[in-house]
Amino acid sequence: MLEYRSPLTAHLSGFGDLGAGDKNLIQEAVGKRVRIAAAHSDIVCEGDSPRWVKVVLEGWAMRYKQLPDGRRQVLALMLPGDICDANAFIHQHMDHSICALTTVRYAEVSQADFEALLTASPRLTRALWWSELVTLSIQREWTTNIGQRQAYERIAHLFCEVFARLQAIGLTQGESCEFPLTQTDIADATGLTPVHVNRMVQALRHDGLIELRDKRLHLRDAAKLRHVAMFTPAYLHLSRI
Amino acid sequence: MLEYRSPLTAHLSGFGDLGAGDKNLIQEAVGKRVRIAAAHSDIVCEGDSPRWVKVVLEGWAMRYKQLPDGRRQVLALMLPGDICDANAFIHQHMDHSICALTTVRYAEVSQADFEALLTASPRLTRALWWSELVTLSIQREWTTNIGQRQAYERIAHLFCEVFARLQAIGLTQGESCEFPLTQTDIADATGLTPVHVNRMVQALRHDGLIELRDKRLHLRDAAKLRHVAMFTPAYLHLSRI
DNA sequence: CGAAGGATTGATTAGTCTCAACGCAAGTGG
DNA sequence: CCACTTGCGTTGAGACTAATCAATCCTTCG
Repeated sequence: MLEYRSPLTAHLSGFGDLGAGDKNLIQEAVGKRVRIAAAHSDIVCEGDSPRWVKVVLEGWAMRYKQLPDGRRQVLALMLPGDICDANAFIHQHMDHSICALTTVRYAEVSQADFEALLTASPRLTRALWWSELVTLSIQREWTTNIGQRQAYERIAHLFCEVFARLQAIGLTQGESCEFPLTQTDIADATGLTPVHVNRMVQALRHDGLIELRDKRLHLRDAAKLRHVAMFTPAYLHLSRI
Repeated sequence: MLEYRSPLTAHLSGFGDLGAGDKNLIQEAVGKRVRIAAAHSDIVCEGDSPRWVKVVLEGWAMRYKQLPDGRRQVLALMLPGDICDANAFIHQHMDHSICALTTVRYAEVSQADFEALLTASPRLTRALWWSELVTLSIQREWTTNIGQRQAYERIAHLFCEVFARLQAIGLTQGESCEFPLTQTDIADATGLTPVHVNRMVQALRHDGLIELRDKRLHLRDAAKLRHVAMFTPAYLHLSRI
């Protein structure tokens, strides 16, 4: 019989194998306080002073930031296992918001429990640091994506990254995966307008690289897609040495 | 007589006051192994597996990433006190490079010494996490800057941020500060072309917002500059409780 | 049936890029 | 010491990417 792995365990195992004791600690910390957020509702708002570290257990969420004039930037996608600001309580106030894209089931971990995790074992400490550094590395790649790639490449890159991350936690089916973002969401994540995203997505479809409909993404030609996106997954640090 | 504060102490004090013991530990860790990098030389290269955590003591450096076709994105500026990947040794390989902008004096801290710092005192642990989270927060703001702001605003924002960060560590003189980036560097940091950066910098000058020459930046009208940049320094988390 | 959210299309404009050249200052070698 | 180079900033003209504005269509849902 297969052992149940919580999404957080699966996620942290990206760093390396954890001991049974560590896994139990994780299960426990993550099981105490579970909440549900409806799709399109904010989980954390800019200005909040969160007293809990949040861990996505199921569903998709996104970080976003808004400029005074209303422009919105989607900063990151949060998939099952992702930790929402390892140390939310170190910063007084959130400088951005987090919003559910689908119905999201997430755990709230108290400061005490989180610090217990942090110091439980050297292996777990490093796994949590690893997770934080991966978040940072992904953020750097997003900066590069928006700064350097053309619209067509940029959207292709987003698709490659999402697929790779979902694959790492076992949430892909063959060459396809869930993809709940609207074209407007993609636009805000890539720094483009919805209209232009629409045209580029159509181009990607027409070129036989992807299918995208009904919130589902198919990679029709993954190799070519990765090539046009100049996607090299090293920055996801998924290798488990 | 004034106590000497290393740039790292100054930086970490952004989180809150540290105890004398903590400060001594920092001084010691940072004093063991000091190196110099010439301007325009790489300090760490993509693909390296660094065995030391590096701390900038003096001078400016930048992180950058290159796409296969040669396009370059500057990801971050590193100023005195900045820690270069708190846990470089957790990731096997660097997915980007770090390059000196000016002559840089930096410390190399061994894994053992760094972990000793990390566990020395709760206050220091939190200060180092704080530093890492600030890095992440700045990276998010850069994503937003490139994704949402127009060229003119984007460059203005870069100027505001640099000035604010330098001010926090006492490296501004009145309304002016050092600014060793070339217009090409600014271009790679903002996702623009050097030619367009040139025109926008001229516009900023013409509008009486800044002066920029001989590697020196003057804010002529800081309030207006911050306004057009939509600069809100919250994301730098400089407030000391 | 009407309303609402999302995707799509077309026409036009604006912002930024590309290419190409030139100016200037500092550094270098004969 | 001068000719040459090199790096950086500046300027102009034209091309092109992506934004804007404005409809239309489709599906879902109350």
